[in-house]
Amino acid sequence: MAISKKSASIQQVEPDEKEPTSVAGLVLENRLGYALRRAQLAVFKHFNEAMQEHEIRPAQFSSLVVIEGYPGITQTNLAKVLDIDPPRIVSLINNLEERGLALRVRCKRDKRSHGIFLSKKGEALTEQLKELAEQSDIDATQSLSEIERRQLLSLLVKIYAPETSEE
Amino acid sequence: MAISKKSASIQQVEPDEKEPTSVAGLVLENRLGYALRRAQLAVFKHFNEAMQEHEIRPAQFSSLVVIEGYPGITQTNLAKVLDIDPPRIVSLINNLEERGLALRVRCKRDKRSHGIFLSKKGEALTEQLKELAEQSDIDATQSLSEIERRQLLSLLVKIYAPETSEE
DNA sequence: GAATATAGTTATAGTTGTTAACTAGATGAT
DNA sequence: ATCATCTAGTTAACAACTATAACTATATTC
Repeated sequence: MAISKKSASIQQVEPDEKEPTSVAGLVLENRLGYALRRAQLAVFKHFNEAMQEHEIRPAQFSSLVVIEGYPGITQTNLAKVLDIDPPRIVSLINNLEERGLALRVRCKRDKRSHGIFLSKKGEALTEQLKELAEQSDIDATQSLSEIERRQLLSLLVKIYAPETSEE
Repeated sequence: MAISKKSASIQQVEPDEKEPTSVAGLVLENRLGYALRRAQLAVFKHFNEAMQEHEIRPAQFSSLVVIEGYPGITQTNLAKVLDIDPPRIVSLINNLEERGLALRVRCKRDKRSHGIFLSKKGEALTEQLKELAEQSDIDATQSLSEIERRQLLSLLVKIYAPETSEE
């Protein structure tokens, strides 16, 4: 195999003395996709730690919040709102139902579909989780001011839901 | 199970007439973690489409860029820079090596470690991919101005690498 | 040279995301 | 009506990613 001129004919080599430990200075640092991924992982790490004692995963949290906001929402609509595939919803709701946080109610008009509701327990937990989530966001973004945090949020919404951010 | 007063004693129910299709108006819209995830998925979708013909996945792209920037970097250091676990590096480099894009060179001073280099082919491809990636970022963020894009990038770097963004 | 540490690797399992196909019920046409 | 078609939810199979433990070969330290 032809190798780069920078190392041509080298068979054994010294390790890079610089011991790089970050992507600083590389093109990667200017790629939005990469930065989004790294930032998302960092923020989720905090989130998961905060939710650990309640055994709530990110997708479960967002489901709870959407069900709370739209009681009786169908699974199909929940999938649309969260932009995840219908099969994912099934195990998500199964889990919430098994834990007594949510329940399916068969819709009498269209017996194929189910309205999803929170139980009392689910509502109480969701209130608690929303506060934990807000605090987790702040903890994970200590290096940002409150203004920067709002700026960031608004830029992100423009990316994933450009329609709803026009006004 | 006790269910919320909003739906108490309802056994069969009408589907929500509003047919919600977004998280607009919910607390979720104000959660950084959620917004980051949604934005990241949207941007990666574009990225994957752009890279499809080259069969390059996000982690492969970032590996190529780091190796290009630090020729001879060891696998351990590559793992540190990308913040992924060492076992992930193995299959990543195996794949790049099988495709003739990169190669391992045993380090003579420490025969446990390998310096990773790009082949000529790998260098040429990486140049091409960097341009594709830049264009993909722009395509995925059509709703942002160039200034907003730079703002966003700088905010994200502050989150995932707060040290390197001080100046 | 014996104990300890490190680079890379292998194996494994848990989690997630994706797709295809199935069932039950709804809708629409003739 | 009845037949074909569509939709909601589900199941199952599978690919991708992440995390962990354990193994090997070398290096380092005492």
